[in-house]
Amino acid sequence: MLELKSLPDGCAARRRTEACDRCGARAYSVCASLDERELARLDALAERLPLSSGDVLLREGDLARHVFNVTSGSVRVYKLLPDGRRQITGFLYAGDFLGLATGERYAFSAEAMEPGSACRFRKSEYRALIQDTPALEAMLLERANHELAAAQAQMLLLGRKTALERVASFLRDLTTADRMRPSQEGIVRLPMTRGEIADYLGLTIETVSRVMTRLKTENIIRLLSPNELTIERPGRLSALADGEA
Amino acid sequence: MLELKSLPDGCAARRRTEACDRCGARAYSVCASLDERELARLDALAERLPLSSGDVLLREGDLARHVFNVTSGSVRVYKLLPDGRRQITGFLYAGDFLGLATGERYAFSAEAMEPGSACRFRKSEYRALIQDTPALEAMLLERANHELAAAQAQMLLLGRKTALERVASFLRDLTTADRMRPSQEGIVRLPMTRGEIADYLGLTIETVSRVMTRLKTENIIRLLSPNELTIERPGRLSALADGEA
DNA sequence: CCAAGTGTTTGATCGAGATCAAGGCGGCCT
DNA sequence: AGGCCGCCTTGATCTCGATCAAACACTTGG
Repeated sequence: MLELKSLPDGCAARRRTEACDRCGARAYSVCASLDERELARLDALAERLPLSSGDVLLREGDLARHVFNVTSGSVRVYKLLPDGRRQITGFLYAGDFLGLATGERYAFSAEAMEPGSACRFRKSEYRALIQDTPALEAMLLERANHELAAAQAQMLLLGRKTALERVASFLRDLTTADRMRPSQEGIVRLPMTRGEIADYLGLTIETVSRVMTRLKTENIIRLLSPNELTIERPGRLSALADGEA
Repeated sequence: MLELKSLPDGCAARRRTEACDRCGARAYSVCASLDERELARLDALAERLPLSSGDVLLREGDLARHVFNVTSGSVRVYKLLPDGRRQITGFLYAGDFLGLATGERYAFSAEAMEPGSACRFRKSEYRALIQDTPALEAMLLERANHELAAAQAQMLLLGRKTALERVASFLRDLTTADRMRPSQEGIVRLPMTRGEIADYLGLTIETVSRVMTRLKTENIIRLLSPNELTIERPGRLSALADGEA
Protein backbone atom coordinates (compact mmCIF):
# COMPACT_ATOMS: atom_id res chain seq x y z
CA MET A 1 0.00 0.00 0.00
CA LEU A 2 1.01 3.60 -0.54
CA GLU A 3 3.26 2.23 -3.25
CA LEU A 4 3.23 5.42 -5.24
CA LYS A 5 3.24 7.91 -2.47
CA SER A 6 6.76 8.99 -3.24
CA LEU A 7 8.55 12.04 -2.00
CA PRO A 8 8.66 15.43 -3.66
CA ASP A 9 11.85 16.04 -5.60
CA GLY A 10 14.18 18.97 -5.71
CA CYS A 11 13.94 22.32 -4.04
CA ALA A 12 10.24 22.15 -3.42
CA ALA A 13 10.87 20.39 -0.13
CA ARG A 14 13.76 22.52 1.06
CA ARG A 15 13.27 24.85 3.98
CA ARG A 16 10.09 22.97 4.74
CA THR A 17 11.38 22.37 8.24
CA GLU A 18 13.99 24.16 10.31
CA ALA A 19 17.64 24.60 9.29
CA CYS A 20 20.57 22.53 10.60
CA ASP A 21 21.53 25.04 13.28
CA ARG A 22 18.17 24.64 14.98
CA CYS A 23 17.70 20.96 14.21
CA GLY A 24 16.55 19.07 17.28
CA ALA A 25 18.24 15.89 16.11
CA ARG A 26 21.60 17.51 15.52
CA ALA A 27 23.16 16.53 18.83
CA TYR A 28 22.30 12.87 18.20
CA SER A 29 23.36 12.67 14.57
CA VAL A 30 26.60 12.60 12.61
CA CYS A 31 26.09 16.34 12.06
CA ALA A 32 27.32 16.86 15.62
CA SER A 33 30.86 16.34 14.33
CA LEU A 34 30.74 19.38 12.04
CA ASP A 35 31.98 22.89 12.78
CA GLU A 36 30.00 25.96 11.78
CA ARG A 37 31.44 26.27 8.28
CA GLU A 38 30.93 22.60 7.51
CA LEU A 39 27.44 22.70 8.90
CA ALA A 40 26.60 25.56 6.58
CA ARG A 41 27.77 23.49 3.64
CA LEU A 42 25.73 20.50 4.81
CA ASP A 43 22.76 22.79 5.29
CA ALA A 44 22.99 23.90 1.68
CA LEU A 45 22.99 20.30 0.47
CA ALA A 46 20.11 19.16 2.64
CA GLU A 47 16.68 18.61 1.23
CA ARG A 48 14.13 18.59 4.04
CA LEU A 49 11.39 16.03 3.80
CA PRO A 50 8.26 15.96 5.92
CA LEU A 51 7.17 12.36 6.44
CA SER A 52 3.72 10.87 6.80
CA SER A 53 3.08 7.42 8.17
CA GLY A 54 3.89 4.86 5.48
CA ASP A 55 5.94 7.19 3.28
CA VAL A 56 8.64 5.39 1.33
CA LEU A 57 12.13 6.79 1.81
CA LEU A 58 13.77 4.27 -0.46
CA ARG A 59 13.07 0.87 -1.94
CA GLU A 60 15.25 -2.23 -2.18
CA GLY A 61 16.64 -2.56 -5.69
CA ASP A 62 16.34 1.12 -6.60
CA LEU A 63 19.42 3.03 -7.67
CA ALA A 64 21.04 4.37 -4.51
CA ARG A 65 21.07 8.09 -5.34
CA HIS A 66 20.50 9.49 -1.86
CA VAL A 67 21.45 9.13 1.75
CA PHE A 68 19.20 10.20 4.61
CA ASN A 69 19.21 11.53 8.11
CA VAL A 70 16.12 10.96 10.21
CA THR A 71 15.34 14.17 12.11
CA SER A 72 12.10 13.20 13.86
CA GLY A 73 9.67 10.31 13.98
CA SER A 74 10.62 6.71 13.31
CA VAL A 75 11.47 4.56 10.30
CA ARG A 76 11.40 0.83 9.58
CA VAL A 77 14.16 -0.74 7.48
CA TYR A 78 13.46 -4.16 6.00
CA LYS A 79 14.19 -6.80 3.41
CA LEU A 80 11.64 -9.00 1.62
CA LEU A 81 11.65 -12.50 0.18
CA PRO A 82 9.93 -12.99 -3.19
CA ASP A 83 6.86 -14.51 -1.50
CA GLY A 84 6.43 -11.53 0.81
CA ARG A 85 8.08 -12.74 4.00
CA ARG A 86 9.56 -9.66 5.64
CA GLN A 87 12.51 -9.19 7.95
CA ILE A 88 12.78 -5.79 9.57
CA THR A 89 16.51 -5.24 10.07
CA GLY A 90 16.18 -2.13 12.16
CA PHE A 91 14.12 0.75 13.46
CA LEU A 92 15.51 4.25 13.07
CA TYR A 93 14.78 7.30 15.19
CA ALA A 94 15.75 10.96 15.25
CA GLY A 95 19.48 11.34 14.61
CA ASP A 96 19.95 8.03 12.80
CA PHE A 97 21.75 7.92 9.49
CA LEU A 98 20.42 5.84 6.61
CA GLY A 99 22.17 4.77 3.45
CA LEU A 100 25.50 3.57 4.72
CA ALA A 101 25.13 -0.05 3.74
CA THR A 102 24.52 0.54 0.08
CA GLY A 103 26.37 -0.19 -3.10
CA GLU A 104 24.99 0.94 -6.42
CA ARG A 105 21.50 -0.12 -5.44
CA TYR A 106 19.71 -0.14 -2.10
CA ALA A 107 19.79 -3.54 -0.42
CA PHE A 108 16.76 -2.78 1.73
CA SER A 109 13.63 -0.64 1.88
CA ALA A 110 12.83 2.10 4.36
CA GLU A 111 9.45 3.60 5.29
CA ALA A 112 8.22 6.04 7.89
CA MET A 113 6.21 4.47 10.71
CA GLU A 114 4.66 7.73 11.89
CA PRO A 115 4.67 11.42 11.00
CA GLY A 116 8.17 12.86 11.16
CA SER A 117 10.90 14.38 9.06
CA ALA A 118 14.18 13.56 7.39
CA CYS A 119 17.02 15.22 5.53
CA ARG A 120 17.94 13.86 2.13
CA PHE A 121 21.30 14.33 0.37
CA ARG A 122 22.49 13.44 -3.10
CA LYS A 123 24.95 10.66 -2.57
CA SER A 124 27.51 12.23 -4.89
CA GLU A 125 27.40 15.54 -3.07
CA TYR A 126 27.49 13.85 0.29
CA ARG A 127 30.50 11.82 -0.74
CA ALA A 128 32.30 14.98 -1.76
CA LEU A 129 31.52 16.49 1.62
CA ILE A 130 32.90 13.40 3.33
CA GLN A 131 36.09 13.72 1.32
CA ASP A 132 36.64 17.21 2.65
CA THR A 133 35.54 16.48 6.19
CA PRO A 134 37.62 13.88 8.03
CA ALA A 135 35.61 14.36 11.21
CA LEU A 136 32.46 13.37 9.33
CA GLU A 137 34.09 10.32 7.82
CA ALA A 138 35.36 9.23 11.23
CA MET A 139 31.88 9.69 12.64
CA LEU A 140 30.35 7.60 9.88
CA LEU A 141 32.90 4.86 10.43
CA GLU A 142 32.12 4.89 14.12
CA ARG A 143 28.40 4.71 13.38
CA ALA A 144 28.91 1.84 10.97
CA ASN A 145 30.84 -0.01 13.65
CA HIS A 146 28.09 0.49 16.19
CA GLU A 147 25.54 -0.72 13.70
CA LEU A 148 27.68 -3.74 12.97
CA ALA A 149 27.84 -4.62 16.65
CA ALA A 150 24.07 -4.18 16.91
CA ALA A 151 23.61 -6.40 13.87
CA GLN A 152 25.68 -9.13 15.48
CA ALA A 153 23.59 -8.90 18.64
CA GLN A 154 20.47 -9.22 16.49
CA MET A 155 21.90 -12.30 14.76
CA LEU A 156 22.37 -13.89 18.17
CA LEU A 157 18.78 -13.04 18.98
CA LEU A 158 17.37 -14.37 15.70
CA GLY A 159 19.51 -17.48 15.58
CA ARG A 160 19.54 -18.63 19.19
CA LYS A 161 17.06 -16.89 21.47
CA THR A 162 13.59 -18.13 22.48
CA ALA A 163 10.45 -16.08 21.85
CA LEU A 164 10.46 -14.88 25.46
CA GLU A 165 14.11 -13.88 25.29
CA ARG A 166 13.56 -12.04 22.00
CA VAL A 167 10.68 -9.92 23.23
CA ALA A 168 12.47 -9.19 26.52
CA SER A 169 15.59 -8.12 24.59
CA PHE A 170 13.53 -5.91 22.35
CA LEU A 171 11.75 -4.14 25.19
CA ARG A 172 14.97 -3.68 27.12
CA ASP A 173 16.79 -2.17 24.15
CA LEU A 174 13.89 0.10 23.24
CA THR A 175 14.48 2.20 26.31
CA THR A 176 17.81 3.42 24.93
CA ALA A 177 16.89 3.50 21.25
CA ASP A 178 14.36 6.29 20.90
CA ARG A 179 16.32 9.39 21.80
CA MET A 180 14.65 12.71 22.56
CA ARG A 181 11.20 11.16 22.73
CA PRO A 182 10.54 9.81 26.19
CA SER A 183 7.09 11.43 25.91
CA GLN A 184 6.97 11.02 29.68
CA GLU A 185 9.55 9.88 32.17
CA GLY A 186 9.64 6.11 32.49
CA ILE A 187 7.12 5.48 29.74
CA VAL A 188 8.30 3.49 26.74
CA ARG A 189 6.69 4.32 23.44
CA LEU A 190 6.04 1.65 20.82
CA PRO A 191 5.71 3.48 17.50
CA MET A 192 5.51 0.14 15.71
CA THR A 193 2.68 -2.41 15.47
CA ARG A 194 2.79 -5.99 16.76
CA GLY A 195 3.31 -7.08 13.17
CA GLU A 196 6.41 -4.94 12.86
CA ILE A 197 7.79 -6.19 16.17
CA ALA A 198 7.16 -9.75 14.96
CA ASP A 199 8.97 -9.12 11.67
CA TYR A 200 11.86 -7.59 13.58
CA LEU A 201 12.15 -10.51 16.01
CA GLY A 202 11.53 -13.34 13.55
CA LEU A 203 8.23 -14.31 15.21
CA THR A 204 4.52 -14.04 14.42
CA ILE A 205 2.08 -11.41 15.64
CA GLU A 206 0.36 -13.97 17.85
CA THR A 207 3.54 -15.05 19.58
CA VAL A 208 4.58 -11.46 20.28
CA SER A 209 1.15 -10.75 21.73
CA ARG A 210 1.20 -13.87 23.91
CA VAL A 211 4.66 -13.08 25.29
CA MET A 212 3.67 -9.50 26.06
CA THR A 213 0.64 -10.79 27.92
CA ARG A 214 2.85 -13.14 29.89
CA LEU A 215 5.30 -10.35 30.82
CA LYS A 216 2.32 -8.29 31.91
CA THR A 217 0.89 -11.15 33.97
CA GLU A 218 4.23 -11.61 35.71
CA ASN A 219 4.28 -7.87 36.51
CA ILE A 220 7.51 -7.32 34.61
CA ILE A 221 5.90 -4.72 32.37
CA ARG A 222 2.70 -2.73 32.51
CA LEU A 223 0.78 -2.08 29.29
CA LEU A 224 -0.81 1.37 29.41
CA SER A 225 -2.09 0.90 25.87
CA PRO A 226 -0.98 -1.32 22.99
CA ASN A 227 1.60 1.37 22.19
CA GLU A 228 2.77 2.53 25.58
CA LEU A 229 4.20 0.63 28.49
CA THR A 230 6.32 0.90 31.59
CA ILE A 231 8.98 -1.51 32.72
CA GLU A 232 8.25 -2.50 36.30
CA ARG A 233 11.13 -4.90 36.85
CA PRO A 234 14.06 -3.91 34.63
CA GLY A 235 16.44 -6.37 36.28
CA ARG A 236 14.11 -9.29 35.68
CA LEU A 237 13.51 -8.19 32.10
CA SER A 238 17.22 -7.97 31.39
CA ALA A 239 17.85 -11.39 32.92
CA LEU A 240 15.18 -12.86 30.67
CA ALA A 241 16.69 -11.09 27.66
CA ASP A 242 20.05 -12.72 28.27
CA GLY A 243 18.58 -16.17 28.84
CA GLU A 244 19.51 -16.19 32.50
CA ALA A 245 16.20 -17.68 33.52
CA MET B 1 39.18 -26.17 24.91
CA LEU B 2 42.46 -24.51 24.12
CA GLU B 3 41.29 -21.79 26.45
CA LEU B 4 44.78 -20.74 27.44
CA LYS B 5 46.49 -21.24 24.16
CA SER B 6 46.94 -17.54 23.65
CA LEU B 7 49.14 -15.86 21.13
CA PRO B 8 52.75 -14.79 21.65
CA ASP B 9 53.15 -11.12 22.39
CA GLY B 10 55.49 -8.49 21.04
CA CYS B 11 58.27 -8.83 18.55
CA ALA B 12 58.71 -12.53 18.98
CA ALA B 13 56.12 -13.19 16.33
CA ARG B 14 57.25 -10.55 13.86
CA ARG B 15 58.81 -11.61 10.61
CA ARG B 16 57.46 -15.08 11.26
CA THR B 17 55.76 -15.00 7.90
CA GLU B 18 56.40 -12.90 4.82
CA ALA B 19 56.33 -9.11 4.73
CA CYS B 20 53.43 -6.98 3.40
CA ASP B 21 54.95 -6.57 -0.05
CA ARG B 22 54.84 -10.29 -0.67
CA CYS B 23 51.64 -10.98 1.26
CA GLY B 24 49.29 -13.23 -0.71
CA ALA B 25 46.23 -11.69 0.87
CA ARG B 26 47.25 -8.13 0.09
CA ALA B 27 45.16 -7.75 -3.05
CA TYR B 28 42.04 -8.83 -1.17
CA SER B 29 42.52 -6.77 1.96
CA VAL B 30 42.29 -3.15 3.01
CA CYS B 31 46.06 -2.98 2.50
CA ALA B 32 45.42 -2.80 -1.23
CA SER B 33 44.51 0.86 -0.77
CA LEU B 34 47.98 1.82 0.46
CA ASP B 35 50.87 3.24 -1.55
CA GLU B 36 54.44 2.05 -1.05
CA ARG B 37 55.31 4.47 1.72
CA GLU B 38 52.13 3.77 3.65
CA LEU B 39 52.59 0.06 3.19
CA ALA B 40 56.06 0.34 4.71
CA ARG B 41 54.57 2.03 7.74
CA LEU B 42 51.89 -0.63 8.05
CA ASP B 43 54.53 -3.29 7.67
CA ALA B 44 56.43 -1.85 10.62
CA LEU B 45 53.32 -1.96 12.80
CA ALA B 46 52.31 -5.48 11.85
CA GLU B 47 52.84 -8.38 14.17
CA ARG B 48 52.65 -11.63 12.21
CA LEU B 49 50.84 -14.48 13.87
CA PRO B 50 50.89 -18.08 12.74
CA LEU B 51 47.57 -19.71 13.59
CA SER B 52 46.78 -23.28 14.58
CA SER B 53 43.30 -24.72 14.50
CA GLY B 54 41.40 -23.47 17.52
CA ASP B 55 43.73 -20.58 18.35
CA VAL B 56 41.95 -17.68 20.00
CA LEU B 57 42.43 -14.33 18.26
CA LEU B 58 40.29 -12.44 20.69
CA ARG B 59 37.57 -13.08 23.23
CA GLU B 60 34.26 -11.34 23.83
CA GLY B 61 34.53 -9.02 26.81
CA ASP B 62 38.29 -8.58 26.64
CA LEU B 63 39.74 -5.10 26.30
CA ALA B 64 39.91 -4.33 22.58
CA ARG B 65 43.59 -3.61 22.25
CA HIS B 66 44.20 -5.00 18.77
CA VAL B 67 42.74 -5.21 15.31
CA PHE B 68 43.53 -8.06 12.92
CA ASN B 69 43.91 -8.92 9.29
CA VAL B 70 43.48 -12.55 8.29
CA THR B 71 46.20 -13.44 5.77
CA SER B 72 45.51 -17.15 5.28
CA GLY B 73 43.25 -19.87 6.64
CA SER B 74 39.81 -19.21 8.09
CA VAL B 75 38.36 -17.79 11.27
CA ARG B 76 35.02 -18.11 13.07
CA VAL B 77 33.48 -15.07 14.77
CA TYR B 78 30.75 -15.72 17.33
CA LYS B 79 28.76 -14.58 20.32
CA LEU B 80 27.64 -16.75 23.24
CA LEU B 81 24.69 -16.75 25.62
CA PRO B 82 25.41 -17.44 29.29
CA ASP B 83 24.17 -21.04 28.96
CA GLY B 84 26.50 -21.77 26.07
CA ARG B 85 24.23 -21.31 23.07
CA ARG B 86 26.43 -20.00 20.27
CA GLN B 87 25.70 -17.82 17.26
CA ILE B 88 28.45 -17.63 14.69
CA THR B 89 28.09 -14.18 13.13
CA GLY B 90 30.59 -14.73 10.35
CA PHE B 91 33.41 -16.70 8.83
CA LEU B 92 36.54 -14.81 7.81
CA TYR B 93 39.05 -15.76 5.13
CA ALA B 94 42.31 -14.40 3.74
CA GLY B 95 42.05 -10.63 3.30
CA ASP B 96 39.29 -10.07 5.83
CA PHE B 97 39.63 -7.39 8.45
CA LEU B 98 38.65 -8.05 12.06
CA GLY B 99 38.06 -5.62 14.85
CA LEU B 100 35.92 -2.97 13.20
CA ALA B 101 32.81 -3.53 15.24
CA THR B 102 34.40 -2.92 18.61
CA GLY B 103 34.11 -0.33 21.29
CA GLU B 104 36.30 -0.46 24.35
CA ARG B 105 35.78 -4.21 24.64
CA TYR B 106 35.31 -6.88 22.02
CA ALA B 107 31.65 -7.73 21.46
CA PHE B 108 32.45 -11.16 20.03
CA SER B 109 35.08 -13.89 20.04
CA ALA B 110 37.24 -15.05 17.14
CA GLU B 111 39.10 -18.33 16.68
CA ALA B 112 41.03 -19.95 13.87
CA MET B 113 39.24 -22.89 12.25
CA GLU B 114 42.35 -24.31 10.58
CA PRO B 115 46.06 -23.56 10.32
CA GLY B 116 46.66 -20.12 8.86
CA SER B 117 48.07 -16.71 9.66
CA ALA B 118 47.04 -13.21 10.61
CA CYS B 119 48.51 -9.76 11.14
CA ARG B 120 47.87 -8.05 14.44
CA PHE B 121 48.06 -4.29 15.07
CA ARG B 122 47.84 -2.25 18.24
CA LYS B 123 44.56 -0.41 17.96
CA SER B 124 46.10 2.90 19.01
CA GLU B 125 48.81 2.67 16.37
CA TYR B 126 46.35 1.54 13.73
CA ARG B 127 44.06 4.44 14.55
CA ALA B 128 46.94 6.84 14.11
CA LEU B 129 47.69 5.30 10.74
CA ILE B 130 44.06 5.70 9.72
CA GLN B 131 44.20 9.37 10.71
CA ASP B 132 47.06 9.94 8.31
CA THR B 133 45.72 7.74 5.53
CA PRO B 134 42.37 8.84 4.09
CA ALA B 135 42.46 6.04 1.53
CA LEU B 136 42.62 3.49 4.32
CA GLU B 137 39.80 5.09 6.20
CA ALA B 138 37.67 5.16 3.08
CA MET B 139 38.46 1.49 2.50
CA LEU B 140 37.48 0.60 6.05
CA LEU B 141 34.23 2.51 5.71
CA GLU B 142 33.49 0.67 2.49
CA ARG B 143 34.27 -2.66 4.15
CA ALA B 144 32.06 -1.81 7.10
CA ASN B 145 29.25 -1.02 4.69
CA HIS B 146 29.64 -4.31 2.90
CA GLU B 147 29.64 -6.15 6.19
CA LEU B 148 26.53 -4.28 7.21
CA ALA B 149 24.75 -5.33 4.03
CA ALA B 150 25.88 -8.92 4.61
CA ALA B 151 24.62 -8.74 8.19
CA GLN B 152 21.21 -7.59 6.98
CA ALA B 153 21.05 -10.48 4.55
CA GLN B 154 21.93 -12.83 7.39
CA MET B 155 19.16 -11.35 9.54
CA LEU B 156 16.70 -12.12 6.75
CA LEU B 157 18.04 -15.66 6.67
CA LEU B 158 17.87 -16.17 10.44
CA GLY B 159 14.52 -14.52 10.93
CA ARG B 160 12.53 -15.70 7.96
CA LYS B 161 14.11 -18.51 5.94
CA THR B 162 13.39 -22.24 6.27
CA ALA B 163 16.13 -24.77 7.01
CA LEU B 164 16.36 -25.68 3.33
CA GLU B 165 16.61 -22.05 2.27
CA ARG B 166 19.27 -21.36 4.90
CA VAL B 167 21.56 -24.19 3.86
CA ALA B 168 21.07 -23.39 0.17
CA SER B 169 21.93 -19.72 0.84
CA PHE B 170 25.01 -20.74 2.77
CA LEU B 171 26.32 -23.04 0.07
CA ARG B 172 25.63 -20.51 -2.65
CA ASP B 173 27.43 -17.71 -0.81
CA LEU B 174 30.40 -19.91 0.07
CA THR B 175 31.51 -20.00 -3.52
CA THR B 176 32.33 -16.28 -3.44
CA ALA B 177 33.53 -16.04 0.15
CA ASP B 178 36.76 -17.97 0.30
CA ARG B 179 39.10 -16.02 -1.95
CA MET B 180 42.38 -17.46 -3.23
CA ARG B 181 41.58 -20.95 -2.05
CA PRO B 182 39.58 -22.77 -4.67
CA SER B 183 41.89 -25.77 -4.04
CA GLN B 184 40.58 -27.05 -7.34
CA GLU B 185 38.35 -25.48 -9.94
CA GLY B 186 34.67 -25.96 -9.14
CA ILE B 187 35.27 -27.60 -5.80
CA VAL B 188 33.88 -25.83 -2.75
CA ARG B 189 35.83 -26.26 0.44
CA LEU B 190 34.08 -26.42 3.82
CA PRO B 191 36.71 -25.51 6.41
CA MET B 192 34.04 -25.60 9.12
CA THR B 193 32.24 -28.50 10.78
CA ARG B 194 28.51 -29.23 10.62
CA GLY B 195 28.26 -27.82 14.11
CA GLU B 196 29.74 -24.52 12.99
CA ILE B 197 27.45 -24.37 9.98
CA ALA B 198 24.53 -25.05 12.30
CA ASP B 199 25.57 -22.28 14.70
CA TYR B 200 25.94 -19.91 11.75
CA LEU B 201 22.51 -20.74 10.32
CA GLY B 202 20.57 -20.94 13.58
CA LEU B 203 19.92 -24.68 13.16
CA THR B 204 21.13 -27.93 14.73
CA ILE B 205 23.81 -30.27 13.41
CA GLU B 206 21.20 -32.88 12.58
CA THR B 207 19.08 -30.51 10.53
CA VAL B 208 22.09 -29.28 8.56
CA SER B 209 23.10 -32.86 7.84
CA ARG B 210 19.60 -33.87 6.75
CA VAL B 211 19.28 -30.91 4.39
CA MET B 212 22.70 -31.63 2.87
CA THR B 213 21.62 -35.21 2.29
CA ARG B 214 18.47 -33.99 0.64
CA LEU B 215 20.36 -31.60 -1.66
CA LYS B 216 22.65 -34.49 -2.54
CA THR B 217 19.71 -36.82 -3.22
CA GLU B 218 18.16 -34.23 -5.53
CA ASN B 219 21.48 -33.94 -7.39
CA ILE B 220 21.83 -30.25 -6.60
CA ILE B 221 25.17 -30.79 -4.90
CA ARG B 222 27.69 -33.63 -4.80
CA LEU B 223 29.51 -34.40 -1.54
CA LEU B 224 33.05 -35.50 -2.29
CA SER B 225 33.75 -35.74 1.43
CA PRO B 226 32.13 -34.10 4.45
CA ASN B 227 34.37 -31.09 3.75
CA GLU B 228 34.38 -30.82 -0.01
CA LEU B 229 31.57 -30.57 -2.49
CA THR B 230 30.62 -29.46 -5.95
CA ILE B 231 27.52 -27.57 -6.94
CA GLU B 232 25.83 -29.45 -9.77
CA ARG B 233 22.84 -27.20 -10.29
CA PRO B 234 23.73 -23.62 -9.27
CA GLY B 235 20.50 -22.18 -10.66
CA ARG B 236 18.35 -24.56 -8.66
CA LEU B 237 20.42 -23.92 -5.53
CA SER B 238 20.05 -20.18 -5.88
CA ALA B 239 16.30 -20.46 -6.44
CA LEU B 240 16.01 -22.51 -3.24
CA ALA B 241 18.14 -19.97 -1.38
CA ASP B 242 15.74 -17.16 -2.29
CA GLY B 243 12.65 -19.17 -1.42
CA GLU B 244 11.51 -19.37 -5.02
CA ALA B 245 10.55 -22.99 -4.67
C1' DC C 1 45.11 -54.51 14.46
C1' DC C 2 42.14 -52.79 17.69
C1' DA C 3 40.47 -49.14 20.92
C1' DA C 4 39.11 -44.60 21.66
C1' DG C 5 37.78 -40.20 20.08
C1' DT C 6 35.69 -36.98 16.94
C1' DG C 7 32.54 -35.83 13.53
C1' DT C 8 28.62 -37.26 10.45
C1' DT C 9 24.47 -39.52 9.17
C1' DT C 10 20.02 -41.53 9.99
C1' DG C 11 15.86 -42.75 12.68
C1' DA C 12 12.09 -41.92 16.32
C1' DT C 13 9.77 -38.74 19.11
C1' DC C 14 8.75 -34.23 21.10
C1' DG C 15 7.61 -29.44 21.62
C1' DA C 16 7.96 -24.26 20.79
C1' DG C 17 6.08 -21.47 17.95
C1' DA C 18 3.28 -21.22 13.51
C1' DT C 19 -1.10 -21.47 11.65
C1' DC C 20 -6.02 -21.39 11.73
C1' DA C 21 -9.98 -19.34 13.82
C1' DA C 22 -12.85 -16.26 16.73
C1' DG C 23 -13.75 -12.29 19.31
C1' DG C 24 -12.71 -7.69 21.31
C1' DC C 25 -11.48 -2.85 21.22
C1' DG C 26 -10.99 1.57 19.45
C1' DG C 27 -10.83 5.10 15.95
C1' DC C 28 -12.65 7.14 11.89
C1' DC C 29 -15.87 8.17 8.38
C1' DT C 30 -20.47 9.12 6.77
C1' DA D 1 -24.90 7.30 16.30
C1' DG D 2 -23.78 3.43 13.84
C1' DG D 3 -20.87 0.61 11.15
C1' DC D 4 -16.66 -0.56 9.20
C1' DC D 5 -11.81 -1.50 9.36
C1' DG D 6 -7.36 -2.20 11.32
C1' DC D 7 -5.05 -3.93 15.14
C1' DC D 8 -4.71 -6.74 19.14
C1' DT D 9 -5.78 -10.70 22.08
C1' DT D 10 -6.98 -15.40 23.03
C1' DG D 11 -7.91 -20.27 22.00
C1' DA D 12 -7.30 -24.83 19.30
C1' DT D 13 -4.51 -27.42 16.39
C1' DC D 14 -0.61 -28.45 13.47
C1' DT D 15 4.17 -28.71 11.87
C1' DC D 16 9.01 -27.92 11.20
C1' DG D 17 12.95 -28.35 13.28
C1' DA D 18 14.79 -29.72 18.01
C1' DT D 19 15.89 -33.35 20.90
C1' DC D 20 16.95 -38.02 22.02
C1' DA D 21 19.20 -42.12 20.43
C1' DA D 22 22.12 -45.18 17.54
C1' DA D 23 25.09 -46.47 14.28
C1' DC D 24 28.71 -45.29 11.05
C1' DA D 25 33.22 -43.36 9.13
C1' DC D 26 37.74 -41.63 9.89
C1' DT D 27 41.79 -40.72 12.22
C1' DT D 28 45.19 -41.31 15.88
C1' DG D 29 47.81 -43.85 18.96
C1' DG D 30 49.05 -48.03 21.51
